[in-house]
Amino acid sequence: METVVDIVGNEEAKVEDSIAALNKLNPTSQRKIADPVVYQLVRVDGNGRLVPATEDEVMAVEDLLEDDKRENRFVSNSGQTVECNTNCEHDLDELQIKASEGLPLDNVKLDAEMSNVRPNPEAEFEKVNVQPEQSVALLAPTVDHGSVFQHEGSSKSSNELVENETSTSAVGTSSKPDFSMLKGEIHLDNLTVKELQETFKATFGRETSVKDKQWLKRRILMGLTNSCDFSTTTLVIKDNGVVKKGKEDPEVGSSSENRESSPNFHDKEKENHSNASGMESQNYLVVGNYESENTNTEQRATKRVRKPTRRYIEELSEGESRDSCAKLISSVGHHVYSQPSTIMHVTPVQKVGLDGRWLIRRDSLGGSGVQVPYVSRIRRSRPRENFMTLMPVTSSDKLHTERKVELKKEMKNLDSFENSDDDVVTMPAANGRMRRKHHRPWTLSEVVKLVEGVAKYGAGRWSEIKRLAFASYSYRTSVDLKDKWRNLLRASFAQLPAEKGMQMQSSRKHASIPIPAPILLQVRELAEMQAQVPPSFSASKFAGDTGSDRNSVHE
DNA sequence: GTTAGGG
DNA sequence: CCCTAAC
Repeated sequence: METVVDIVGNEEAKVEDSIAALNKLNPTSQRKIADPVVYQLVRVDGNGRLVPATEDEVMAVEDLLEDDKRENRFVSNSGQTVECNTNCEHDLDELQIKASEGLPLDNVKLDAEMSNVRPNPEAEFEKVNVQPEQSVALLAPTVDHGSVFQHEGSSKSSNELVENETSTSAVGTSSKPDFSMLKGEIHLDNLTVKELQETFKATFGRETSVKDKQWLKRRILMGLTNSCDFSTTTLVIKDNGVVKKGKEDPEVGSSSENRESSPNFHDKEKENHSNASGMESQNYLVVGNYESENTNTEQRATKRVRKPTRRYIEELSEGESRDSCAKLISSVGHHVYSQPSTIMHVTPVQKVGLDGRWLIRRDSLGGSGVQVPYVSRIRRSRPRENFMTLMPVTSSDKLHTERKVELKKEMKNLDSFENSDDDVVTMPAANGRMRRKHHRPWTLSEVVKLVEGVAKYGAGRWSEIKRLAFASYSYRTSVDLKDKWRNLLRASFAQLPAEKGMQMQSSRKHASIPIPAPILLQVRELAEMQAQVPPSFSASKFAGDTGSDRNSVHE
């Protein structure tokens, strides 16, 4: 029986302390939980920060726990057969099912743990801020909503459930759902706290002492509709079924009030939730494409998943669990980079007239989805570093814009840098050893050339590429090219699906221009940037470079 | 002289 | 980027 506290940010130390402390208190409570996750009731403020729960909130939770205790007592006494109720493990089962249905693993795991935890007579916190759907299962395990609100042709088991309920109705006077009192229309907004509590009881079959109207309404709504659509607080109960009433009723107090607090609470849940589990971000990745820019769609906050915050992204990148992170990224990568063939086609074509546009014009390459870019903080602290490798591939979102700005700066710098050289950066020869002789950031044009070169001559023909494509870049040796290419590959999470592996290994490595799409995407990004950079850059550079290969070669 | 890879 | 081993 561990006390369930909660993770606040990544204060792992604290967490560990907590665990240690708990173990001291309950030496026998080690349990089978491999890596105990500890919770503390928190909420997320507008800035996405975690804030310790207020007393009230804690109270609400404790109340809830009391309910659970009561419930458990009842259960054990009555031998109630309602699923999930007689035995906590049923909860586990249910959760496992959920897991197999694709719910974020972490969450499931957490929930599973929670359901494993027996209510502690002593003060105990439980995590309330879970996703609504799961909250229902967690906080009101008494009811199998799907079964209780069965419609006509329900499954056998459902019927059994109901039968059980009726048969045991004599036992529990008040501890089971009683929908008889939920007939007709219910205007949650019009109900008093007490009435809400009644409704709650009718819904979940247990009493609650929570007095928070919002909370009650939410729980009830979730419980009855089995969804987290709070857009309406008016329900119609018909034949054991719940029908949500038209949302649009602009009843002053109701919808507006709902609106106001709804996003709050809900977002809190969401954010906290996602903070707690990295896996959640996968939802973001898939769902949260740039369409979310639409203010309209944002209204349906319940269905739209918010784009992860920058901070979240960073934390994720930095992530403790490199594994899941990597997986996540790469899997996304595959998704996004999934048009290599298209890209490849175009690449090798522009033989001479490389003006950088062939990269720019490509819409198809454009934002095909939002990804959580891998932004390393470490990297960020070194803005001058070759940013190519840092280029997260992303589409139009704030991040994108921000990066654009950054890149623009880069471009300018590089521009002047490149133009003003000849004498390289002969790094301050410092004392004895000069740390990086010529440290030359790769410019867009160079990268483009490289990519092109590889496209034309094949990876590995570095000297050739050097000679033909980098004739005017005396400072780039064939080795440099090779290194750069390698870096590009790495930076692009080179492990493209099977495709690449196949090509690289089976077929001729040099002939088939195996340019990893990610690289092209990166280049494209740069090209986009470049397109918005003062013409001095693009024009001069591209015009000058491409024309002829064997230009002046000052070697 | 080139390439491939490790540092 | 640098250095080297291995072509």
